[in-house]
Amino acid sequence: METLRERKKQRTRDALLRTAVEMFVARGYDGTTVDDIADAVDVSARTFFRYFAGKEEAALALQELAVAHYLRAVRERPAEEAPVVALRRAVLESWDTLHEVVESVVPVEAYLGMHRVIESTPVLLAAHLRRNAETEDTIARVVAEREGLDVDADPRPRLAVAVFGAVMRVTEQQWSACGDLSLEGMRALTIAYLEQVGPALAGNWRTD
Amino acid sequence: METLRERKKQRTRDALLRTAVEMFVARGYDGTTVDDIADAVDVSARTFFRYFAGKEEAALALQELAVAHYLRAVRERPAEEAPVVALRRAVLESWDTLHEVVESVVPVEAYLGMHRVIESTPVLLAAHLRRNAETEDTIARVVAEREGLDVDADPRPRLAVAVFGAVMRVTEQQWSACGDLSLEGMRALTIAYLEQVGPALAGNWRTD
DNA sequence: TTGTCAATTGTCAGAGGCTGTCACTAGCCT
DNA sequence: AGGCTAGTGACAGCCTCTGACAATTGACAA
Repeated sequence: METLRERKKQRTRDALLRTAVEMFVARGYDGTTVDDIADAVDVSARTFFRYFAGKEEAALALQELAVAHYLRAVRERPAEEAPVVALRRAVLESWDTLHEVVESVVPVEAYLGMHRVIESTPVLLAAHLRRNAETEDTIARVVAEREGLDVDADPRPRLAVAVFGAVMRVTEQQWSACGDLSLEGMRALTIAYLEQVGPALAGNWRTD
Repeated sequence: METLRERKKQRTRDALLRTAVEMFVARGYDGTTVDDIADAVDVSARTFFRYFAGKEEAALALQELAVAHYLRAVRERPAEEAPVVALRRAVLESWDTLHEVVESVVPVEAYLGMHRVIESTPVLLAAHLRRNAETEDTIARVVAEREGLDVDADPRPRLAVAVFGAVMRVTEQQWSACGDLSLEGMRALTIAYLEQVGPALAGNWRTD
């Protein structure tokens, strides 16, 4: 971010994203048009599409940040940990430090607000689930490498990651449904739900 | 399907669906416009939207049939069976009899072809995953009732169904990726993958 | 059979998401 | 200073989808 040009671009993108999130939370996803967002930031609608592939991408940009953050946490887990343990710790850790990543763009409230918008907007929920599936594929590869397995030959990495992801999705959903919109509530739910299923999957794969 | 009117409507819908699926498989989802489909059936594009909520719904209509078929199989499972066992048997059973439901509209090849189209078209895959999530919610309620539990109080029905669904998704994905596009291959994969995870979840919930 | 009612359809207009093009401006670099 | 290039605005246009209105066609009773 050296030149004036780059700084200007960054500012435009941030303004676009911040405004988009604010409007989505306030008036809903469908109730907000790209023109609305562009007008509020005082750029042409065409410019919006130069920064985001579509309205959808702007709506999921914050989630993307969080996912990248989580993925980083997963990769940094020591290889000695069993896969499910590593995933569990990475989740909890990444939530504890989420604000560091998100607050540079929007307040944390906006992140939580967008979460509800996503969960309650069919087309956004769909896109979100698809991205989750992609993320799971990535994580399965990471896990396979940790364990010295071949993702395409051995189904266990994909299965374990998919099962873990399923538990996380139920957790998210219940968290959204219950009024408790705090990161602490999320922590508690995560731990409780994982303990329900986790032990069943904690076998040691390496003694095959 | 008594009156002439109803028969005509049914024929229009079938023609629309059949044509849409053919074109999607042949030219891809994005490469086919609603106008193309309507023109081929010789109705106005407006009429298409009177039969399907959107292009997407036409693309997922066959999946919808299959899901309804599976759901029926689940509900008909005897209550004595443990949840995971019931789900497993319902899946295998509904695949063995899938042709009975699908072939009244399109040949089975078309169904398998659409499956690949869905898996390889981002927006369709997203919609498909969202519908899966909805289906899982329904099944969780069915399971909870079988076991005499409250879906909202006890997380176990949702968790078990979500985990089961996750395994099925991995199965589907691997089945699509491997060249073996037969229902027999699917059966084998399903059994193999479920045996990898199933035992861990087969606990008896009623002795709580 | 015929006239009336209701259901189905086509046409038209238009919003909204998204893309290609082209000229213009503003920052950058020598 | 002047050329170069990235970023932008202003169209024009395609596609999905919706509302409104009129025309057509089947249903049904007199």
